[in-house]
Parts: sequence; structure tokens; C-alpha cells
Amino acid sequence: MMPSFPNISTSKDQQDGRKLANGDCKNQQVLARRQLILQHRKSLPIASVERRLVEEVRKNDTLIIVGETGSGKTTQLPQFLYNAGFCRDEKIIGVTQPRRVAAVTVAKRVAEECNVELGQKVGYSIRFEDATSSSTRIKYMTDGLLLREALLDPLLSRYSIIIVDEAHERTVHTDVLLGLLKKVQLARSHPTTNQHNFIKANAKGREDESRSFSPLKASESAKSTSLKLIIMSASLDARCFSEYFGGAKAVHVHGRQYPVEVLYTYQPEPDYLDATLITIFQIHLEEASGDILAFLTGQEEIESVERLVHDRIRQLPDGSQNLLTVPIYASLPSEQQMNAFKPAPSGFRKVILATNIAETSVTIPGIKYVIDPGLVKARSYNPVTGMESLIIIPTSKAQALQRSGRAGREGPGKCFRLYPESEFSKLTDSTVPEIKRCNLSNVVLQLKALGIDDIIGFDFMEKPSRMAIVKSLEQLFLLGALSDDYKLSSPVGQQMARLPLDPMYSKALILAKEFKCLEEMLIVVAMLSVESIFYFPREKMEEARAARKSFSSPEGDHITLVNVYRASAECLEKSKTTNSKEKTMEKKLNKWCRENFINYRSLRHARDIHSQIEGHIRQMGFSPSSCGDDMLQFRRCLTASFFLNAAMKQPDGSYRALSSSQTVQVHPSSVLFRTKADCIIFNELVRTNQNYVRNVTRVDPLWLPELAPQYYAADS
DNA sequence: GCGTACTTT
Repeated sequence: MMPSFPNISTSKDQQDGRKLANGDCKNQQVLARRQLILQHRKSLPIASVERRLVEEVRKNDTLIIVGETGSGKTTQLPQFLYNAGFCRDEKIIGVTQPRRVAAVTVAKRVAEECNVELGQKVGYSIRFEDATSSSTRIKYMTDGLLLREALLDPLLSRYSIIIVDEAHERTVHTDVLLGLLKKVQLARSHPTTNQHNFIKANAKGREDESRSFSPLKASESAKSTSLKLIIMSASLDARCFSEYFGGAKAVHVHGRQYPVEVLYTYQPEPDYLDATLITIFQIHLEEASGDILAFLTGQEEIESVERLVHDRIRQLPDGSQNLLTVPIYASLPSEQQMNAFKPAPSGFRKVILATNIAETSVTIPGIKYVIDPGLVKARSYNPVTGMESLIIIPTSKAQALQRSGRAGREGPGKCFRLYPESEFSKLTDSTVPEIKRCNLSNVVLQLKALGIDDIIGFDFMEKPSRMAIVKSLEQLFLLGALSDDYKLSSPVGQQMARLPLDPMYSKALILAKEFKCLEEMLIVVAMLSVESIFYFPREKMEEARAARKSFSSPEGDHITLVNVYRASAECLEKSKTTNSKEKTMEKKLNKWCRENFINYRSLRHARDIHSQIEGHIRQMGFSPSSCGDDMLQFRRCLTASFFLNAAMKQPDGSYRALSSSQTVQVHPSSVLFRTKADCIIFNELVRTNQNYVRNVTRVDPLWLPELAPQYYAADS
């Protein structure tokens, strides 16, 4: 949970600060601020149980902490443990978060509370950003990053304590991490027996080459200390964590939440959008002042409800028209997201129309009323077909509680659940963990790289289906990441595991070296690794289409992506020669993106990934070379890499995906939508109204048996 | 003739 910060720096304070430039006054202000921070810390619910908590951590190797919203656990516990001496011998307290922003904001706050510079005693580390140093003792990070760290140091020997925060969210990374930590803890608590086994397991997986890992070195330094684990979770499901960790002790820390009155409908609502609309106006016309937060499932719903609200406002009498709508969802540009945080003009009530971004990722102040239709759009994955889809499903009880809690941050609130109370009791307790709803290739590859060979027997907190695991093993085998005995292969499997990419993309890079098109492939995998690069605003559809046409290649979407990337790089190069300030360059790029209907955030992300991966492959001894105009080489390389995603045209103009025999269509956004090439490879298969393949390139069907003989028998 | 919640290495 994000900590709630005291309002200690008002704009008025800052004005006073400017007026009094006198040093003494500044000192006094600093002192006053420190005093306020101290007061705030003392007032947190967790402060009163500091001694007991430290004692429990001393006594127990694993501790479950059930901390309610606003308890202060995320910011305070690491400080308590630091003060209790858990960082002796240069050891580190690691705190993992599922999200990047949380890791950064919490670290900044704790550094301030400790009165140290960020990156010294207190720091954070997330992908693309490392604010730590050799003196860092309290380190906040994303759980995915700690998993990556484990590849280099399987015993996580620098850490004396690892705190897994927000464990109830059960992201793939959290689940894999918990399984790994359990193993590491065992290895470190019995250095002579279990540790030996664990190290042996590690060594086995890397018989042929050991350059990238150094488990033996790690074991020596870890010999003296055991690893303390602290799992922090929201209330509902402490028992499952405790059971998983051999009956680990669970302690409860109260939060600071105001009461929220929950109201249900008498009957199920057949049209939840209409019900949402009615409830918005019921609150607006009948309830006391305070902002409204309504949870909807996606952008389209948000836009349509927004239009409906505006229509109805116009029908209200003049005195009641003081209602303002603000949308917020992840793909909304950040400047527009910020509108949700601005207070409504005086006399106005704000209604925020949000996806579940407002459930955990952002906390909007001033919410007094929550409207919860009880639905969420969720990813689902079918291991048999390899198909992902987004479906609208009922929320879990935990999600419903999380949503209603948003009404009680600053005072008592109300939550309107748009379904009968009898329906609530039918909801599942918690959301199905992500690990049971996603493609496992990356998870399996990482576990193999950690020396864990028996994936089916691995002690997951909740096991994914056997089918899903077998499918991933098969896929990794076909990609050459696993040898005949299903161990990590050398060097291909090891190289693939080192790259933070989808395994298929990693393989494409390794092959691109041989096909001499590494420069192009590096761009493609970076561009494919981010959310959609193209931006299509409804109002400017034609302009957007024209902009996109200027990049398009007749060969397909992959080369089109290369063209976009190179054009953006050219734009940056040009602004570099005229003005070298980074900020102006970014502004230029932003402007270029707007002109060309490119999503700036996605492109930035792709550039970051590009430079990180380039670093990795250079370290691996590859040097990016371009195939120039020889796009044949590049398309052959795409075929050799993505052969599992090939499709053949059928007489009726639809396609048949060769690996799953499904009938698919080329997505209308593809540059090959009209071309109807005989044979294509694609990167994504999604189901909406139909089965669509996206990111498509035209290839020669004869290349399949030639370049992927392990999959396509020569006669097919 | 699309139109996709949220994360992350």
C-alpha cells in the first residue's frame, strides 16, 4: 500500500520560505519539518508495536504480517529492523513491490524520514533506474528485479531480510519469488546439508558453462547467516501464506481506515452502465458533498459513460449542474491522468471514471463515494491453443473490499455495490493468481536458469496446470533453450535466460547474429515488447492512417516498426545537432510523436528496452550489424525465430495457424490486412470478435521446413 | 474493417 503522507509542505509554507531567505529561518524550517515527520511516524498504528514486531522477527525465520491500509508497514518496518541491527556485516534489508512507482515513492519517503540522501543508506532499484550504492542498507525494488538478481546470486547472499510487500496481489513475479525464497531460506539455514543440495542443483544446470553464475562464491558469504522472510499482505488471505511457509506465524497490524458503509441493490442489475449512471446522479443529488469514484472495465465504457453523464447533466436544473467527470485509465497520456488528482472547482463535485488502475496503482484524494458494478476485465490464457484473451468477469471479494476501501481514506464513506448482497457471498475470496492465467515460458526458463530442473514438481504456492507447464517446456525445447533431457542448453538456453525478453524474442536475437540482421531485430524486439506504438484517436482517424502509411513496408508490420524506430531516431539526431539539452530533445520527440500519431510513452519505453538489451548482447560478445536493404535475410530470420507462429492462407481468404490449427484473420490494423500473402508469421494471436493475428510479415512457405526442420517435417 | 484491464525483467 502506498503510505499516506502528512500534509507538511503546503504551498503557503513554500511562499514563506522564499520570503525569508535568512539561513536561521531555513534551519528552523528544516527542524520543524523533521519534527512533523517524527510526529507523523509516531502516530502511525505500527509505531506502537515496534518492539513486538522486532521481537517476532528475531524469533521467527518467516513472519506473515497482515497490515491494513494506512498501518505504515511499508515505510516503518524496514527502519525498525535496521535500528534493531539487522544490517550488521554490510547486510541489506530488501523490500519488494509489485510496481515501479511504489518502489520509488516509498524509498524517497523513507530516505527523508531517515534524513539521508536517497541512494545512500536508503535506495531503490527498478529496471532502467538504480538509486543504490555500496552503502545502501534498506533497498526497495520491484519483485521482478529481485528475481533477475537471483540469476546472478542464487542465494541472495547480500540480504539478511527480504520483505515481500503486497503479496496478496499474487503477481507472477511474487509467486515465483515466494517459491524461490522458500528454497533459498532452506539452503541458507542449513549450510552443510540443504545448501549443498541446492548448490548442486544449480551446478547441474550449468555443467558446460559457468561464466554468468557464481553460486559457490555466494554460498561462502552466506554461510554465516540465515535469511529472514517477511510476507506482507492485506487481510483476507493470511492463512494460505502461513500454510505455504510451514505454519509461519502471522501477526496483525491495524490500519487507519475510516468506516465505509456498503450498500447493495435489491436485485441484479441487467445493465450495469445504466445502473452506474443512475447511481452517480443519485449520489450527486441526494448525498452530502464529496467526490465519486466509479469502477468500469475499460476505456470504451469510460468514454461512453462520460458522454451519458454529460447528456444528463444538461437536463438538470441550473443549480444541480455542478458535476464534473474525469476519466483515468492506464493508456491515457499522463498529463490527462493528472486531471484526476486536481481538486474540483469550488462548488463542484468530481466523478472519476476509472479502470482498476484506481484500485491499487493510484490513490486519488477526496473520494467519499465508490460505485462498484462488481466487474473487471481480466487476462485469461488457454494453454491448449496458446491464446490470450481479455474477458469481463466478476471481481473477487478481496477486490470488492479494496474498491470500497477507496471511500474511507480521509473520512467515513459509502460504497454502492451494484449487485445484491447474496451475490457478494458467491464471489471467490481472492482473484485467481496470475501464474494460473498466463503463458509460463519465461517463468520456466528462469527457474531452469536458477538450477531448478523439476518444474512440475516445483513447490509453487499454487501450481499452474500441468498442461501449461508442459506446453512451455515444449516451446522452450523447440526454441533450443532446453536440451534433450530438458535441462537448460548451452549456450543458447543460457543466453536466452540472461535476456529480459519473451523467450521467443531472445531466440530471435541469437539467430539474428547468424542472419546478420541483429541491428534490425534488436529494434523489432524492443518495439514488440511494448504496448501499441501507433495511436489512433477517434476524431483524427484519417490523419492517423495517413501518418502510419508513410512508415509502412509492403513486407509487413515488422519492417514497418523498424521504419518508425529509425524515423524517430533520425528526429532525435537532428535535434541533437541543433540543441543538445536532453529536455528539449525529449520535447522534440514528443512533438514528432504527436505529428506522426505515435504513442510517445510506448516509444520511450521501446528506446529504453533497446539500449538495455543492446548492452546485454554486447556483453555476450555479439555486435549489432545491419542487413542493409537485404530484407530477405531479415524475413528469413523472422521465420527461423517465430516459426511457431506461422499461418497459411486458406481458399476463403482466412488463415490457418499451423501450430494450433485455428482459423485466424489478419488484424485490420496490419499493413498486410489487404495483401493476403500465402504464408505469414505473426507475433500475437488475440481473440476479440474473431481470432486475430497481429504484427504480421509475409514469408515464403518453403522457408518453414528449411529453417525450422525440428518442427516442420520436410514434406509438409 | 479493428477498438485491449493492470503490471514487470
